[in-house]
Amino acid sequence: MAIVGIVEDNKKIRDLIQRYLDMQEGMQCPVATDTVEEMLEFLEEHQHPNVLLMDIQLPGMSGIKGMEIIKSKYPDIDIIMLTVYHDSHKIFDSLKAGASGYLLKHTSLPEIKESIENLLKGGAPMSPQIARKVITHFNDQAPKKNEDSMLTSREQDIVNGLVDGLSYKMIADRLDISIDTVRAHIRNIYKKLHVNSKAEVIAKSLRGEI
Amino acid sequence: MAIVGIVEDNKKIRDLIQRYLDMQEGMQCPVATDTVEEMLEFLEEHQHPNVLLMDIQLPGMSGIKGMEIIKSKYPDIDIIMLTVYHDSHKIFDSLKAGASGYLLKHTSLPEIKESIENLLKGGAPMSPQIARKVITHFNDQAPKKNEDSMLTSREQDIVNGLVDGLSYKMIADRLDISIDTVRAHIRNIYKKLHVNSKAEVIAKSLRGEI
DNA sequence: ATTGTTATCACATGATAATGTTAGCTATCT
DNA sequence: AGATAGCTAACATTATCATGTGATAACAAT
Repeated sequence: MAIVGIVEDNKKIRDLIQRYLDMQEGMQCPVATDTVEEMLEFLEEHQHPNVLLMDIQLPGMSGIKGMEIIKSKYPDIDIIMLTVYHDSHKIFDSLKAGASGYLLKHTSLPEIKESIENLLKGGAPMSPQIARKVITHFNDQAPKKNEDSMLTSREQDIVNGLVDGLSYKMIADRLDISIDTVRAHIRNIYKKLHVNSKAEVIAKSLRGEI
Repeated sequence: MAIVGIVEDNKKIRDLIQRYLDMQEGMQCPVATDTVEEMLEFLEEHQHPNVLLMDIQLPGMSGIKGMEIIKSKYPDIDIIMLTVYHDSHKIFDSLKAGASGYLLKHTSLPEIKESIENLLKGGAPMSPQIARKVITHFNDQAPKKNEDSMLTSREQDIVNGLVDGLSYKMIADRLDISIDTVRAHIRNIYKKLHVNSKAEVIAKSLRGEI
């Protein structure tokens, strides 16, 4: 039996979803509140829902802040954001704060029901638009490496040493070459990357620009 | 009209999907190859498909490597990975290499069709299991900063300078303080972070550990 | 009122790093 | 065969960094 809670300040929407879900088989929706604060009170005193549908824009505490609190107190509750916001910041903040799904508000009632079932089966319900944003986030991590400034594998070894915070001497020992060779490689690396300090190489490397 | 291509080395599966998609309304599937190499030849000489379904494990070039090449030559083609692999590495590598969707091979033919339509409408088809892995990836990005090793805002200014690859002198100029003051701050930063070189501070900072 | 923290500055010294120049050896490409 | 690229190495010089020691002033907390 899926027990679902709702936090949503629009009474009309809230009641509609609650009534719909409550009449579905294998599902009940005993609680629907205006605010995170009210939901927290409910959770203190009653059996926990398995799933919460939560808006972001709420009177009082925001849905994202609220989720952080709820997830820290009741980590077993899965939370689906149900909101009009489709800007990347709100999406990623929600996901980082522990959301298990993210639906846009135009989602139909049957789709909401499916999403909850999907979630309980180990899925992660997302509106297609949201999924695309999430995917794009990864796509954009595309190493925008400068093909013509590519380092050789030996040079990469040196860079790794720098990133590990090693001195020239330590790098030389690690790679079993002379310190002068390390110097030589580093000169070449600086030239290729158009930098002139360890600091810049390390920064570039950790930003994924190498 | 959706034009779909398939790269899949299992002839049975390949033919099945091709025949199924080809008989759908508004969809045609003129090409299905064994390998990335064959698909690349096809793309040179024919009209490009809008969507490619691609396996990962293939004879010759891997699907991930293949996707990188195809995306760099034909960025307009959307690629859906269709594979048995559900390990995080393969998933994230695929997404970073430019995949627009990721389906597991047990996906039914009608679901594959829906996924293609979903994709063309701006969505990002993913099997629920995959979606969950992707979401979990964000959930895990919980900031793990060491509260007790917090830097003062002035110290953070100095760190920012280091991350930008500046020398002590340049930081002093930027903040309009003496180079000795910069030294003093850096000593304190090293003490707080238990490090003893610019390199380590930069590394920590860019890893989000400050 | 004393203690602690932060921010500021100075002087000094040995250790590292950055840069220039040169060059031998190997593998690969033309 | 000659050119090119990569890895190796040495020597030299100047610049920057890491660290020790010590000090003054503002401000907050006990």
